[in-house]
Amino acid sequence: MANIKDVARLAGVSVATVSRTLDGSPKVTAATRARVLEAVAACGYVTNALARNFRQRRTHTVLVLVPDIANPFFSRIIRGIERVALEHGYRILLGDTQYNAERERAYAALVTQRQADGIICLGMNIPFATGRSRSRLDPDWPPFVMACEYDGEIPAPTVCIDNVRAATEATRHLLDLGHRDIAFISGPRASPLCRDRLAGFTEAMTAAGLRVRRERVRYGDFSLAAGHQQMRALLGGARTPSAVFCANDEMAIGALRAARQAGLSLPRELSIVGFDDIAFAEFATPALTTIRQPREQIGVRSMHLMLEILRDGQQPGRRIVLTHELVVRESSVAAP
Amino acid sequence: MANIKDVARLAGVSVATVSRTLDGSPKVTAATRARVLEAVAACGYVTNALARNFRQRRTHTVLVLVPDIANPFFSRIIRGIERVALEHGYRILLGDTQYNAERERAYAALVTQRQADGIICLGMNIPFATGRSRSRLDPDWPPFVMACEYDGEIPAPTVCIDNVRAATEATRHLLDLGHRDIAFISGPRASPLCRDRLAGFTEAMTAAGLRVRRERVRYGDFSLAAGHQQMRALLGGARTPSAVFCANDEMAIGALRAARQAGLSLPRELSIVGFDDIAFAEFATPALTTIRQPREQIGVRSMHLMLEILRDGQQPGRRIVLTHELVVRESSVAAP
DNA sequence: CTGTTAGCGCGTTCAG
DNA sequence: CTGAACGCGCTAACAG
Repeated sequence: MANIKDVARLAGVSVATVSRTLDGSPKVTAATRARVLEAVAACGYVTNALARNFRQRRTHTVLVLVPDIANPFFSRIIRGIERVALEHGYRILLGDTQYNAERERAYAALVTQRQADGIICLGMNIPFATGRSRSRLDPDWPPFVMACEYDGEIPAPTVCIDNVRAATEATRHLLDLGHRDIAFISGPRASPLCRDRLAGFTEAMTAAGLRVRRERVRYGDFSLAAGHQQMRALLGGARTPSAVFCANDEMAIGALRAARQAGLSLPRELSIVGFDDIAFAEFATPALTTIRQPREQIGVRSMHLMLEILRDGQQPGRRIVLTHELVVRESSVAAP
Repeated sequence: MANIKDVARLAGVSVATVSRTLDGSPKVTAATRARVLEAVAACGYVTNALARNFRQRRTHTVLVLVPDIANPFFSRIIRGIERVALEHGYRILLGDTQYNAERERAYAALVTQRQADGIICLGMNIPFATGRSRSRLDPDWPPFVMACEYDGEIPAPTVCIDNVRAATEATRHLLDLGHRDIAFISGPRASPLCRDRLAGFTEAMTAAGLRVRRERVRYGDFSLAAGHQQMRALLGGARTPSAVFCANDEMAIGALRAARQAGLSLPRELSIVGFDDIAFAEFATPALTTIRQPREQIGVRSMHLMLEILRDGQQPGRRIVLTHELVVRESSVAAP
């Protein structure tokens, strides 16, 4: 494998000139540039990025922490991040944390080991926020951006939607259809995002003069199986709700199936609303009414924020709120 | 940020001793080892992996090329790869190629730039197999392993299932249920894996004394939308098939929806069989009959193969064939 | 505009 | 068992 010295020798110039040429420096004569490029082509030279990164103390790599790579909700966000990254000469390293704080920390170590320049976190934990370093913006933290989720205590740069408002709208949609007994299947209790959605749900119910009964709020882990399980629990009670609002589409699809298995005719006997608008939502039976998040944009804006931090060397405590949209399909109809 | 020199000074030893201690070398006195570790803790030293990789000319990173990160089929495979990688001190870099050869090449460049030690390719193109270097195992190629897909011309290490046999079984299942007019919705024409599935389909049909009519074979791109579209085309003809076999579950779910939209009663009027057994298959309505691939195992074996190549420095032309399984659910029933 | 020189932080000789 | 010295391939600073 040819190195920069070989090219220099072959082109009859110094290694510095080769480096400058490859860097696109304007102060290299067209003639010498041509000679260098010829030599590069002749020996098939490729810059050793490892050496360059070592020298520059930058990896041009951003670590993206994903709670669950199998959840299609995240894939479009990742694509948005990746697109912007590639456009700016960056790469992304994907870490599947499986909602596990330990794994999150293990991945975050890559930054302290200088294997990545910063972290974009799609999950709910901030990997290096432990003990006393919570509740303030620690200058020792590496560049990082939260996407979708956020931490109430820590003023970290964040890109998300207004979850309270979105949940309120979804709930109001069901109320407008005449539903009164509405259940909510939430994600993990610890998730701030889920608390917001629950808050929005409660707010809309209260505004309609209804109170949220304790057994109408259930918690899952965002999986198909969880939605199925929680729906079964709801159907096991004395009275069954006429509508269910789920904190994500996968749980909604799981709930859909449980309801059908229980013999309910959908959507007539039970309305369901999801959240996220993943591709499968449109292809469910009945097609799922849901809240669409601008997933690609969440990724794009997150990466732009990261680039900004990497450039300026400081974390703006900024929070970008993007707009969502209620997509009404077949799964929500007038109350029986 | 403390470096190895700081630790050496603090512990009153040389940098070599620090390096050896951290490496777990047996020839370091317990006493000095303790002093070193104390110093490491005192100044919060973390090895600069960038420098180490540069020095050792290895990145401990494997690039995984995924045709479509949004396709849930791949996520479990990735998880298998990742698990083995982490267990052996490796990391994976995920590249979403979007079935695009150009992007594939761009990612593959990371290896020539020494940013990754090898490539595991879940797609159908071999990124550095172009022109004359096809059809033989080029020694200049970096370590690489094909998973799921494979290239007939090139004897590359591969982990996959027997697609011909799996497709034969799926088709025979439908034949056994009394179906005679069966359609096949394939993936891209260029995909060897899809050709095998088509071959298996044809083989089973022929063995049953039926011939496959041209208009009964349709091509999609593995997406929900493609399955929907191809199913609509099938329903547009004079006669409609009584069963459809799809090359993956997403297209099967798309087909399911198209059939229902056309007013068919499922599964009574149309049986559907998918391929892969992604999580959504079980939650479709009706629940999808499909071929289960050992996805996690495909990942695990691929990474083991990669580790072997990395260790021995040579590509075994090996091909590992794992076993699949027909999972019968609700979507396939006796022909009307 | 180009060449020379000096490291980046680490692992690895080779002496002692 | 430990230390001193060197070099990996590259870029940045400074001369010329």
